[in-house]
Amino acid sequence: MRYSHQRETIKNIVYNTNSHPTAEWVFGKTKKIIPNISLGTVYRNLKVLAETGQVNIINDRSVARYDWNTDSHNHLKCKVCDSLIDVQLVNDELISKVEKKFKFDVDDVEITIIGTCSKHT
Amino acid sequence: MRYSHQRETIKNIVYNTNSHPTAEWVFGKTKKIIPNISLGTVYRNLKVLAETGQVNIINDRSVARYDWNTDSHNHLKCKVCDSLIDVQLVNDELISKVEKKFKFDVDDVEITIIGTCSKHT
DNA sequence: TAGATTAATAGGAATTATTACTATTTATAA
DNA sequence: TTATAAATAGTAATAATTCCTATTAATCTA
Repeated sequence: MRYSHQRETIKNIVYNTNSHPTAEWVFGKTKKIIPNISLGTVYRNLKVLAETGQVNIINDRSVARYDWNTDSHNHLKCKVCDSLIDVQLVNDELISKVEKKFKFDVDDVEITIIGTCSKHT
Repeated sequence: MRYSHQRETIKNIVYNTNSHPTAEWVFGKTKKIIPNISLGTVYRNLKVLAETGQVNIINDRSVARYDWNTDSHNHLKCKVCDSLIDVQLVNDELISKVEKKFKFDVDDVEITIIGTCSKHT
């Protein structure tokens, strides 16, 4: 894969936020640096960054959100402010339980806990 | 809410499969009984059935899938045959842990375990 | 250092899943 | 039995994403 200014910029933008942004949000931020960037370029590069393990994709209902944190982790989703909060829950015991009980070969565990975050109580 | 033949048919179709069907699949099945049913009717009714607690919505990447099983449960998703398998994992301890540790008021826990089911090993 | 090569881009069209709109139909209450 | 309004069919609109293609630009080679 050869260098591209666009990809580098997109990666930096994702790496400098904890907001788990959508492609549209990344597109808006990137446009301030590269005004004529196209949305397709943002999508394509987010995809290759994901494929090369440089960013994580989070499927949030009908939209994809992107995360610089590629370690296995989980999310708390606040239904009031729509924010995603990174958390680390015990997955290992869950994985071994599922592998044994259901003879299911686990690749990945996606846990999203929906509720109200501490800002709104 | 008043009776409708369409809604009743759609509900029966969802209640008679374990395949966690999409709206499109339900539409195809319903058309065999009510040939001129429209896709919008299927979507609208699946939505009201969900709102009235008669079916469950599962967000599977970019598509919604529907489940007659409205009890809180989780899914194993096989990446080979794309099937969803219902499982019951221990959520209660997870919920109380999250509520305490992150001061997060939990409404719902969505767990999807991605991997390969026993059919393919 | 200047082409030659081809990966990556911009811009727009196409696709997919879903919702919105509206004239018509139909369940049901009086 | 008719009046009412909820539900439908059919279609247009929307949102998120991918695809297409002529052009641009990164990098390799002479």
